[in-house]
Amino acid sequence: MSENGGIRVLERALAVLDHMARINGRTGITDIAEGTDLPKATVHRILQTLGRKNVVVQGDDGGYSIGPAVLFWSDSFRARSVLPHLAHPVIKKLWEATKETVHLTAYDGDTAYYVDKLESPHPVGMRSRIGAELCLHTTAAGRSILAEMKKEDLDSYLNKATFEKKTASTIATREELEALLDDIRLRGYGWENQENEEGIRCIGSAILRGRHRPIGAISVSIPAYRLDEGDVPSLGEAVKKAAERISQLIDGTDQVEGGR
Amino acid sequence: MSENGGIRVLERALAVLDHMARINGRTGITDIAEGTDLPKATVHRILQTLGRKNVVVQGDDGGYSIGPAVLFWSDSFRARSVLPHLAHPVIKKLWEATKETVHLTAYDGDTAYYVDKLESPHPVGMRSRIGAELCLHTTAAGRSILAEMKKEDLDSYLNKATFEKKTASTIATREELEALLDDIRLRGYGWENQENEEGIRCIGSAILRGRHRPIGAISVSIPAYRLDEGDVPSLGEAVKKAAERISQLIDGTDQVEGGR
DNA sequence: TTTTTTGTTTCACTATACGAAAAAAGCGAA
DNA sequence: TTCGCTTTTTTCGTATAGTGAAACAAAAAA
Repeated sequence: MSENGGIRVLERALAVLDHMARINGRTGITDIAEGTDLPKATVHRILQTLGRKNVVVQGDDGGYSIGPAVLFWSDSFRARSVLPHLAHPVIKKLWEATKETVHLTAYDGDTAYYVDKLESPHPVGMRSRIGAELCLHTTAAGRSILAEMKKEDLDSYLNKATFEKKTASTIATREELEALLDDIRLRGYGWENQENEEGIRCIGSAILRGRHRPIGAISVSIPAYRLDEGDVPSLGEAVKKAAERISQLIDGTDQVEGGR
Repeated sequence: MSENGGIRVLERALAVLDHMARINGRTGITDIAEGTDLPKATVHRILQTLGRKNVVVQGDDGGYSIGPAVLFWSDSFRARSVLPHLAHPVIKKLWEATKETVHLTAYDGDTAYYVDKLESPHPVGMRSRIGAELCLHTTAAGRSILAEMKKEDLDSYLNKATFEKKTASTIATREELEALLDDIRLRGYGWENQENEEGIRCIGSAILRGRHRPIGAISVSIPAYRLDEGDVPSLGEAVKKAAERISQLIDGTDQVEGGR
């Protein structure tokens, strides 16, 4: 057992996989070793083991990348995720209406991550990854989730959160955030003003499974140059309405898991 | 190192994940321990470690299931897979034309696995899982891939293959299979006649990246009661044409990886 | 061709992963 | 609510499995 109480070599293997997924392409043992701070021989051994089960594959050029075995696992995860299925038609409509990148975020009471997206046909848009975790207090989707949480859950989150500058616009204190969350509660949608990525603004609204039970969010991301300040309220309303629609669909099933 | 030369605990963790993905739902430590033949304490320890990274999650009822972290890995794998993107419009057309379940199979020179599917709107259809491996010599898609391989690759595969009855209709000898592959080469598509699943027939045709370079296959699965024997040739032609179309798209990119 | 870099193998060492057994928790029936 | 059974979690002594420095091999760059 490692210091944190987990199986050390397993944690190391997971770190290797995460690094490779982040790279999102072919890479070599030396790069992985540097990215994970592990000895090359250890990385090599982990890759050999993962390679036997197609969790990683080695290309003709010797480079390693994530392999097909993970598809089977993710298919299992997806099969249990009702939210993306229910939400997809709504997301599609919002995408058609906005012609911007639309994301669906799931929140399980602990972690929020992107589970679906429809990308803007514009050449310039927000980069994101399905499965990537998002920071609750710096993203529009995350903020809308925070705004809908129970007070004790929000306090618990805020007590753990670290506030640091990511761009010139990042909100940096707990007080600023709490004021913002009050505002979000009034409007029904949250926003993000170039705080995670220069040039990108987002508007997001939480999907609920009952009062104070956020299970995700829907958001629209737009390059700042394409968003007129005067358009924010109507866009916010559209996002809010989409989230409400999905929340209604969720109510109809009463089977989605999430929240605490 | 284990007997096979891999990291034992890592292999055990992968076995746990595969078992859970196969179960495709919530399950407990005792079930996983039985399904993987590992001691319960070992399973518990593996799950604790995987749980810390959201690779598995524990529900309110204490049951364990695959968690969201695998989405990030599979997003990386998918981003590198050009075939599903290129093939999707073609698959959709075939699906619209047949109204039956259409699968896209990828083949990397070693393993074939489902990477996309569009399911039949009929209530009765073939069950399959994205990411699941398929047996090359017992499936229509697999056979069409075998038929297009280089002779030495086919021999290598056949030397390793085990022939065993899965249903009453399973082809059980190497000779039978080789004769069948000759026929498939003439027609351009392979078929499967209730050999994997009673009541399910499939027709499949290989997608090529050049002569003797199969990189996947497209297939249509139909409950036997819905397939008239006289319809097989026209359906086979449609599947073959779809595969040819995808092969052309692949030629246009010259970037897809696969084959040896 | 030579040098540098990356990937692979070896092997002595020790701490990490182990699993039987005990303890705790959960569940269902009476 | 109590009790018996089942499942999950924890404990802890131990040995073997995972380790990484170093050597070697292969590949890439100069």
